[in-house]
Amino acid sequence: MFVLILPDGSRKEVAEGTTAFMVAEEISHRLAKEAICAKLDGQLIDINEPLKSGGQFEVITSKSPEALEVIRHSASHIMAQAIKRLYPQAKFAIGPAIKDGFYYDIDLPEKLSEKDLEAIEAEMKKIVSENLPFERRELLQDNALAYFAAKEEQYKVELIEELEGTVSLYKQGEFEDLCRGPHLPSTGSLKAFKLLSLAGAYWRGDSKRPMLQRIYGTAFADKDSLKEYLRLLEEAAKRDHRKIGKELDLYSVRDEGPGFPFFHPKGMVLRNTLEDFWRKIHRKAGYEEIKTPIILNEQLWHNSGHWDKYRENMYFTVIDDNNYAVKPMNCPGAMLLYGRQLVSYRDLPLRYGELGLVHRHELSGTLHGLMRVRCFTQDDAHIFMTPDQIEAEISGVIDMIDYVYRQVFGFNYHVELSTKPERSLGSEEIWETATNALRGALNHKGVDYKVNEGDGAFYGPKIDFHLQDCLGRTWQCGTIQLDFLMPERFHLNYIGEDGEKHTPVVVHRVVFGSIERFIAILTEHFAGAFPTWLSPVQVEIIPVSDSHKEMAEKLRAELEDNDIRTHIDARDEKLGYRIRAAQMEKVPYMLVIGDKEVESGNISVRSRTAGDLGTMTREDFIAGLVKENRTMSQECVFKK
RNA sequence: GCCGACGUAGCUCAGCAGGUAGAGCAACGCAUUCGUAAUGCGUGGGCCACCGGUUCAAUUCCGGUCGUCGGCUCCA
Repeated sequence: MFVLILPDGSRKEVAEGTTAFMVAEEISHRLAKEAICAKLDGQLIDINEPLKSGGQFEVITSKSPEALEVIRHSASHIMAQAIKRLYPQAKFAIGPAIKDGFYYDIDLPEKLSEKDLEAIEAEMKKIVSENLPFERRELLQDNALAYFAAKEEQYKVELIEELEGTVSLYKQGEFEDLCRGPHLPSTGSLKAFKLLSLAGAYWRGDSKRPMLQRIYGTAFADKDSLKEYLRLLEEAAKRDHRKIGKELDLYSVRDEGPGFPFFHPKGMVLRNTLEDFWRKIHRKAGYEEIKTPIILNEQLWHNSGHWDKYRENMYFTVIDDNNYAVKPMNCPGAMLLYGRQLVSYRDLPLRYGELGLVHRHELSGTLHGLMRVRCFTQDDAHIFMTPDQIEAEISGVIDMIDYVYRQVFGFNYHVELSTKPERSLGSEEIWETATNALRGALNHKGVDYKVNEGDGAFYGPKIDFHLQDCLGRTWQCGTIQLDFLMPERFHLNYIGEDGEKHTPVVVHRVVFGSIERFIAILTEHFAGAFPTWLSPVQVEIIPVSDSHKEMAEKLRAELEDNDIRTHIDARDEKLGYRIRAAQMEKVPYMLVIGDKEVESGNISVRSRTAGDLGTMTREDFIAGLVKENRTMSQECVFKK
C-alpha cells in the first residue's frame, strides 16, 4: 500500500499494481473517461501503467496544459505507423512534440510530396479508428540495441547507444518505437490532427549528417481547437508582410539584391516617421546622434575581435590595395568616436545613438522578406559610463523599451537574460561581473525574466526583449548588452575624480532591433492598417466630380500645413470605386468633397474602421487628426 | 550552404502529350460628372528567370546557374 496526494490535498491509499486509470475511475467515471495520462510527483506517466510508489498525484485530461504534448507525441507515433504501412522501407529518426504540433524525421529512398501527405493522413485516420492501445514495455539497453539493429533502424540504434540502463518502447498494433512516453491510452483517443508540411532536416541538425525528410503536423484535444489553429495560420498568411508590402507598395526584395530590401516611397514615409519618433525619444532621454561609416579598415575589425569571431558573416573589399570590411555592427565606429577626445568622469554617461546600416552575410536559405536580411538598420546606441552608473543606465533603457513596446504600440513582451557563450572573449570574472550587473538591474526593477545559458554575445551578456504580436507570435527585438571588453581593446578611458585614467563600461542596446524587421512586425501586427500617425497616406481626398477639384486642392494645402499626409484621388471613376481603392489601401480617413461641401465649407469624413462619420468642420477634423498624430493613438479619435 | 517545391504581362494566376501564349485586376484611350467598398466600351503590354543541350521546331523535355517559397542551421 502507498499514499497518493490528490490536487485538492486529500490523501488516497492505494494497493500496489493499481493503475492511474483505476484511481481516476474511483474519483469519478467522467474523469477516467477524459483521462489522457497522469502525473506523479511532477512526472508524466501512462494512464494504464501500474503505480510503483505514492506521491503527488494528478489525472491529466485534455483540459490540462500538459495534455497537448502527449497528444502530439502520440500523433507523431501514429504518423510513423502510417508511414511504415505505406513505405515499409522507411527508417525513423526522431519524432517529438513541438510548440505548435509535432514532426517526425524519416529516412526514405523515395521523395515524398505534398500529395503523399494526404495518403499518410488517410492511413492515420484508419489507425485512429482501429483504436489500438499504446503498450509500454522496458528493455535493457543491450536488448533494445539488438532489437532495433535487427530491424535495421540505425538511427534508433544511435539514440539508444547514448542512453543508459533500461529503455522504454511503445507499441500500438504492429508498430513499436523507442520512446520515453507517456502516450494516450489508445490511438482512438486522438481526436483532431492534420499534416501540414514537408521539409528536409539534417539528422541531429548537423549539416555533415544525412538529410532526412521531415513531416510536420499538428494535433489538438478537439476539432474546434484544431480549426482555430488552422484559422490562425491562414490569418498569418494573409498578414504576411511580404504580401502586404507588395500590395500597399511599401517595400520589396528583388532578385537583383537578395536580402537587400528596397523601400518604396510609401514605405519610406512609414520608416521616416518611425525614425523621427526614435530621434525624439532619444533626444529627450539624453542621447546624441552619430553616424559612422559603413566601410572601415580591416585592422579595426581585428582590434574589435569581430574578425576572429564573426569573419564568416562579414563582407570584405579592397580599396587602393588596402583591405577594408563592411561593418556588421556599429560598435567599433562608436568606440573610435568616443576615443577622439579626452573624457572626464563629469561627461559620463555619454550616450551615442546611431541608426546604423550593417551588412551581414546570412545563408541564402535563411533570407525572409524584411525579417531576415543581409543588410539592416539597427537603432543602436552605445552608452559609455563609469561602473557605478551601470544599473541606472540599464534601468533607463528598460524604461525606454517598455514605453515604446507597451505604451506606444500596445505590445506585451517578456524578457530573457543570456549568459556567456562558448565562443567568447574575456575572463570568467569579467563575465560574472557583467552578468550580475544585468541581473541586478532586472531584480531591482522587479522585471520577470528567463535565463538562457550560453546565449550571450561574444563580448558580453545581454538582456533580450521579446514582444508578442496580435497572433500571439513572439519576436526578439530589443536587446541590452553589457560590454567590459571593447573599451579595453580600444584603449578607451576617462579621467576619474582621482585624476587617474579609468576604462569606461559600455552598454550596446537597441529598442526596435532592426528597423526593417520592426516594420515587418508592425505590418503583420496591424495587417497593413497602421495607426494614423504611421500611415503613409493619412487622408484620401475624393472630389465627387471635376467642379470640386478646386476645394480639394485647397483642403489638401490646409491639411498639409498641419503635417497631415494627404493624397487626392481625382480619377475619372465613380465615388464608390475610389472609396473602395482607399479602403483597400488602408488609408485611415477619406474626405468626400461635393456640392454640399463646396457650399458649406464643411467636409464629410469616412474612417476606414467606422465608415461614414458624417459632416464636420474643417477645424474639428484637423484638430482631431493633429491630436491623433501627437498622441500616436491606435484608435480613431472621432466618435460616430 | 543543404533538402524539397516553384519561377508565364505591373499584380493574382490559367495554358503548352513540343508548333514562339491567355484571363481577371491594374495601366492607357473614349464615353460617363457620378454622394460612401468595383460604370461601360475599347487599346497597349510578355526574350514564358537566365545559360546551355536534345529537336526541323523548346515557354513546354534534359542539364546547369540565379532567385523565390517551406524547412534544417543561424539570428536583429
